[in-house]
Amino acid sequence: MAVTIRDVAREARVSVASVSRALNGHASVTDETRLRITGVAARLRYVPHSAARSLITRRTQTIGALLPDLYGEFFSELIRGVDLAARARGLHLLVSSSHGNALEAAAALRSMQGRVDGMLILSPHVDAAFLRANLPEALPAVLLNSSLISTQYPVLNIDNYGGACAMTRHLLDVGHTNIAFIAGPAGNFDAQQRDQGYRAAMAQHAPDTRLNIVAGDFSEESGYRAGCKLLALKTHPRAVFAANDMMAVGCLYAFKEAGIRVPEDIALAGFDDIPIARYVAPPLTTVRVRIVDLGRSALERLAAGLLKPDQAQASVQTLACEVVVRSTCGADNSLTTHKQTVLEKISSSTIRQ
Amino acid sequence: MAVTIRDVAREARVSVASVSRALNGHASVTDETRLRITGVAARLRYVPHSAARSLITRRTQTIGALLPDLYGEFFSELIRGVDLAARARGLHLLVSSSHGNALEAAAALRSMQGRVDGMLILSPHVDAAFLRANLPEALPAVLLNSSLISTQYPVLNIDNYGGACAMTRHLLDVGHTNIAFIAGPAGNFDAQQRDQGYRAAMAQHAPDTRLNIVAGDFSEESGYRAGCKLLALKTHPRAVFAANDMMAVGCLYAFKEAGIRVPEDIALAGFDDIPIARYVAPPLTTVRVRIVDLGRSALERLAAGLLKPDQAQASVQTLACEVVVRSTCGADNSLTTHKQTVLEKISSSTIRQ
DNA sequence: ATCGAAAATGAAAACGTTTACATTCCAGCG
DNA sequence: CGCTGGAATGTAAACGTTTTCATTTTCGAT
Repeated sequence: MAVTIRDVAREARVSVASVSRALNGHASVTDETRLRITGVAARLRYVPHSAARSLITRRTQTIGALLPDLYGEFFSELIRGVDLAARARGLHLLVSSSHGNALEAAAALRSMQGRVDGMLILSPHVDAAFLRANLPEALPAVLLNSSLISTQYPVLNIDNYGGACAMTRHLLDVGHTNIAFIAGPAGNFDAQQRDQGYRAAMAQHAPDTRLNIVAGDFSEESGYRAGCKLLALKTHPRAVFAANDMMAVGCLYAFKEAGIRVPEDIALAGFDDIPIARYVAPPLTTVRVRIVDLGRSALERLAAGLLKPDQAQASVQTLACEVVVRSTCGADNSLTTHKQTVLEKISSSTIRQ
Repeated sequence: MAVTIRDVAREARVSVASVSRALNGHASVTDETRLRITGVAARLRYVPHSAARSLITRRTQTIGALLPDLYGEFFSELIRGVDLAARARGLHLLVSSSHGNALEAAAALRSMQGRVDGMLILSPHVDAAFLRANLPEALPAVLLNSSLISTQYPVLNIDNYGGACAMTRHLLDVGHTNIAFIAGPAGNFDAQQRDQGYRAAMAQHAPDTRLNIVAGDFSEESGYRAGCKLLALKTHPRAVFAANDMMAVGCLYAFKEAGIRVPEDIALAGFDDIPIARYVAPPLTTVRVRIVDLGRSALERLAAGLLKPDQAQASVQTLACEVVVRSTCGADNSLTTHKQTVLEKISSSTIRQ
């Protein structure tokens, strides 16, 4: 039914080999025959059968993305960055998400085997053993936001530590010393690094202040509870730094409900710069993560490894963040809601092993 | 290098045919040999080469999604719904987005040919001629949010008309008669339907009121401008219904800037129920669209067509919306920010040709 | 004209499956 | 004991490419 390379060859009165060569831009095909062949191919609407091609070339021109979920702005932006870069390179993108547990993730990873030339992996279930068990030795992969220091795979992380440091320092600079921190989920790598950034900045710039850390799990609900808890203390902190924006938002609502003014009574800051951060009232000061760039870089990295599999270096690369000052931190007192200033920009710090 | 079916066959001392049969669960394989084969396959970590399989079965177990973009909550939720349903059916998902123009969309569509068993298409560039030119006759496809009444492809739409009717009526019910409408981009199908819904509801329930429609393009910026324009009139409307949430948000900021209180001075409503709608102050009354369900349904529909290509009926199906009453419409005067009531629920209206 | 090298083209193998068809095996029956 | 028929298994073709190697053609130099 479908038109194959033989049909084109017959119609153009050449062999299939010539058709293949002409269409793949190989040398040593006369301009005349090449033109004749491309003409026939176009007329017949010939499209090479990708499975047949993959079978022999061992290439699929497809990369797979393994994500824990697609929910929320973070993943959608990430995929968008990956898609952008993939399109630019003529690569297809096979996505697989929604893995509640390690078993599902493993199954997803295995089912992609043979369908992709490389993998982009962002999953809390991934560790060295997991990869050994489920990822074929030869399949190139790039790990995102992973605590894994792999000797085999490149790792791309967000500079959570630097961002948290910078934000903490910013809050200190504005004049708040008593800064509380709402932590993220215990096992989460990003959360841990942000926590450490906060501690480090405090230790360095306000060594005498007692740390004030309350638990959270990145959800708005947990931020709300943390806010209530902080208000119940005999003396409120002067500022609150939440490990992500959703918790900051929850916290903001807790303060609003209690009649506490932000930033006059308590300053507030988040992390991520999700779109919502701009729209809450007052607009939220936060740390911006260039998620699209993260996705794009990850794909570029993977594509580079695809071309030269031998010299794929297993380095850890960290993407810079920047502090975005809006209203909730008390640094910008004009409450013109739409204004937004990028105050500090941490230069890209790249760590190589 | 990689382990093939021959390796398994040799190791299990059977023919490749038996291995194929055993692994694909065909009948007429002794339990004994089957066990031996699966054992060897597991031990050797045999994974069938999908390209080779696709070559002969003419199936890829993959469906393609063609989207204009991945930006914003709408597409991420849509993909999420599609991914969920695809996973449940053991199908892979190949995404392609970011097509600025019809040419790019066409190229993307063609490049997916042979890689997918079916297509999910949501694109402003798609019309009957486009599909004829770029989609192989035999490839099943489902169209989303399309004005196209196709005799060949199923179409899945959001009930924009019904949702806009319901919201307009709700605003009238609350007591506002002078309702302005901020329209979406001229060529946009969704925007047109919402416009028509507004007009129809006004014509039916407030026939004497003069319509007040200002232009917009779905962007926040255009909503802001529209808000300013409405305030410049000698008499403000009593309520404003924006064709999407982002414009409603822009409008809200215009009102805030002018010192106009919402909902006391002017009521406001949007369409889509994007997450931001809950977080602006005051929280935005809007029309909720179950985007995940849209994605899921589209995939289910496509999968059904895949199984029985003969009886794939080309019907137009419409997904229900619901009015979500928050604070900006003046119906719920308690400004407890987190409360949210689903007031009206339009029953699912399914139109079949 | 003839030769030789280089360029263009063709023939056929190979990729790893599935499956139609052929073969073998074995139980049950006359 | 020989036959029959169904179940189990094997053989080999087919899927549509790319690519190696062989063959033909071209064309300049002798």
